[in-house]
Amino acid sequence: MDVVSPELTSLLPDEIMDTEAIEDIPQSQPDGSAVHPLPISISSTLPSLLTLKPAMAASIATTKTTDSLTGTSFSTGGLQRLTAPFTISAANHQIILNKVASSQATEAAKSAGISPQIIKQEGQKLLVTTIGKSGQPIVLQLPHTGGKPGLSQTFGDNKSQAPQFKVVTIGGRSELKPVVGGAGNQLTTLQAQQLKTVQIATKTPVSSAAPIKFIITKTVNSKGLCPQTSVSPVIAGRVLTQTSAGLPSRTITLSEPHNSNMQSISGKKIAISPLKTPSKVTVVSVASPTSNASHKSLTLPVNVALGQQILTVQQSTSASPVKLKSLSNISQNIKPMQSVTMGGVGGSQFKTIIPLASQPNVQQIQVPGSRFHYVRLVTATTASSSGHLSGPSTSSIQTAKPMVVSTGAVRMSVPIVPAQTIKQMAPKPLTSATVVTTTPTQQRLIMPATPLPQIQPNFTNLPPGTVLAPAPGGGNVGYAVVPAQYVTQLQQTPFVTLASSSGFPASAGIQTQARLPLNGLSTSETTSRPRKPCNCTKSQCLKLYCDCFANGEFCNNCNCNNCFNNLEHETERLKAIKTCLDRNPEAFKPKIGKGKEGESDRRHSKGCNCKRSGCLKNYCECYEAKIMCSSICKCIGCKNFEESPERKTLMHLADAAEVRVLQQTAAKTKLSSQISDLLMRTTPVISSGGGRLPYTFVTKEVLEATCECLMEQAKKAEQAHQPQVEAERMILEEFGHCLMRIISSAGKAKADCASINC
DNA sequence: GAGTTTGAAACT
DNA sequence: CAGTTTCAAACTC
Repeated sequence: MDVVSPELTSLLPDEIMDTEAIEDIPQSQPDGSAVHPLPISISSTLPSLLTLKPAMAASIATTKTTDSLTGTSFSTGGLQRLTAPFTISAANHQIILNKVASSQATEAAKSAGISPQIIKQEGQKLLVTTIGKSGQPIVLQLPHTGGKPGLSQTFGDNKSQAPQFKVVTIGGRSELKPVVGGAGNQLTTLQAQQLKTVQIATKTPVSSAAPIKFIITKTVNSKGLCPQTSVSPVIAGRVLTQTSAGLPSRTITLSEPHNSNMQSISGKKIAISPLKTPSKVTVVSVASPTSNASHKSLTLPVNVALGQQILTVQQSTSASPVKLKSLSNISQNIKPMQSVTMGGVGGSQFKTIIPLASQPNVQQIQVPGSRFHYVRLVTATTASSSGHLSGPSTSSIQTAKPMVVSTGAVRMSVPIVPAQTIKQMAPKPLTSATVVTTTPTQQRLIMPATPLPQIQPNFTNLPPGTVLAPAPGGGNVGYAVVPAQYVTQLQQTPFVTLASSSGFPASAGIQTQARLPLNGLSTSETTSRPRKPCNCTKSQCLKLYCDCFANGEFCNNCNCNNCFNNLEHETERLKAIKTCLDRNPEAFKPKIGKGKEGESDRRHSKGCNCKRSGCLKNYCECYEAKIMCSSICKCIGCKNFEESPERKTLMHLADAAEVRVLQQTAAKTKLSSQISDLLMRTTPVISSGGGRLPYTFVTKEVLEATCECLMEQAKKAEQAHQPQVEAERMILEEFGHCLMRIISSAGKAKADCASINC
């Protein structure tokens, strides 16, 4: 079976994801008759549903398996259970992994003199430990599809070998725990079987509440085929174009090798240091092969439709042999890989790299020659398509299994990590890329464990929004480095498939996507907006006058005119960024140094220059930041110091005002709650009883009766020749009696109703 | 909401 | 580096 059709192959992105982490699973089910879905357990940290759907459409067994998988339930608490054919759909955080078998690719690989590495569907089991949580593994178990003639014939290794398991650990821990109770019987079996582990190191655990993060490992094509693979220096704001096929690949590695043996790789990585503290970084993880000889990395497809977030990546080992060799129809399509190492070298700001795919729906697995399996992210809609396959693996009898990871509308949350966290993390000699997640829901920082001096400087000042443009004519894939927040914006927007056939326009597509919410004025967006909208009119939002720009963010929901602070004007924006950085390399770094928590050593990096405000108005950056002026300030008439009575007064007033606001807010909330509660109580009564409040009893008949009573009283008064005043009194008295009777009747009816309902 | 004040950023 | 201009936010009315 062809893993990837030629057409699809042609569409493959330059970056090829290594699927090796998932591969190497000899067929364990000799009989293979029983095709049943294998459970895939995913740690609770992933709220999203994962559906594993084998891409082998040709296989009946597979199809059955898929069907059987339908309705797979996922437990939110512990391991989530998934079925095997993998389909990780992007939409709604669903990840669809399409597993594809590629005998053809394998043959091609063989012809290329490369030992094919195939992931077998039969008995394949992929163990993925919890992302960020060591104790909660993600177990992916592929269906036992043994007995597939195609595979067996092709590879001839599917005999009775026990299935191999690959454990992918996402987390910073070096120790792997093969896992796992709660996975069911299959897990038990699993333990007895061979395990292959790939570890994706993450620094901090991801909270369970965090949105699904897709960690993609990407091979760094540092060796073999592209020996000259050198990362060209990246200049802030520079647009990097991908090299065309056949040219040395350029790698952007987001991760760092876990294995010590892989340390050499670091030199070939480009580190992107964070610009700003508040910024977030998305991405990256690192898969590090456990074995020295064969490096197996799981690579996520770079070619992802907009809106799909790729969090990462990985690198292959340095010593690995040539990866790309001519694989018949595949090799030609193999494109140089580009990877970026997102490194947090003391940088405070992190960026998110979003792969830009011009063809979001393309599902393909491209397995370039060697030992790596490449996975490509595609939209869920094409999940059924088969991918291609694999490269020779170092391990002996390994069957290459083409994997297609489709991420239809997958959106990944953008982690936001405080700069301090990053700083703390950076020094640590992590074996692989470090992923830091401070807050469960949003913040995650992934950074390389080791600094990459040669490259980092280039990215140190690289502001968010930097776009790595796709190679001309090459893959339509590009990377856009954007502020995490921007990514968040993307997440908040409804997924829109970007039809970007041309290379760079993809960025515009992103922008389009980002702007959708603007017009739509989504509530979530407005509420989540971290800062006030700017009102720039003359600066085009490309100068530091603009808060958005100064904070490395794109304008969104702003009131600015002629705004260029968006991806549609990426060129201008990058140019402006560069200009700012030329003027002041620290331009995009936070002005307020942040001391440790609880400490008061926060101070303005440059100090203020206030002359007339006494540094007690928000004109003063120090005061605005709620910090006191320091010795570096050049202000005149400063009153913003500790003992300043004016300051204390202001602070008290401010506190009082704040308290008032809080009280008012609380009062409103309480009132609102009470109203809601009242409505909740009354509504059922009305709905159930047709209205049992007293006023509901004032029906036409009641009114007529009441009026008759009143008229009767009037007549009595008239007959008794009572004065008008007395007549009015009698009538009013009678009216009061009528009301009392009505109310009494209503009360009885209500009580009766209540008793009945009970 | 319009106009004024202010100080950072940009420019010379 | 200092002085001036530009700019957008903060502020006032």
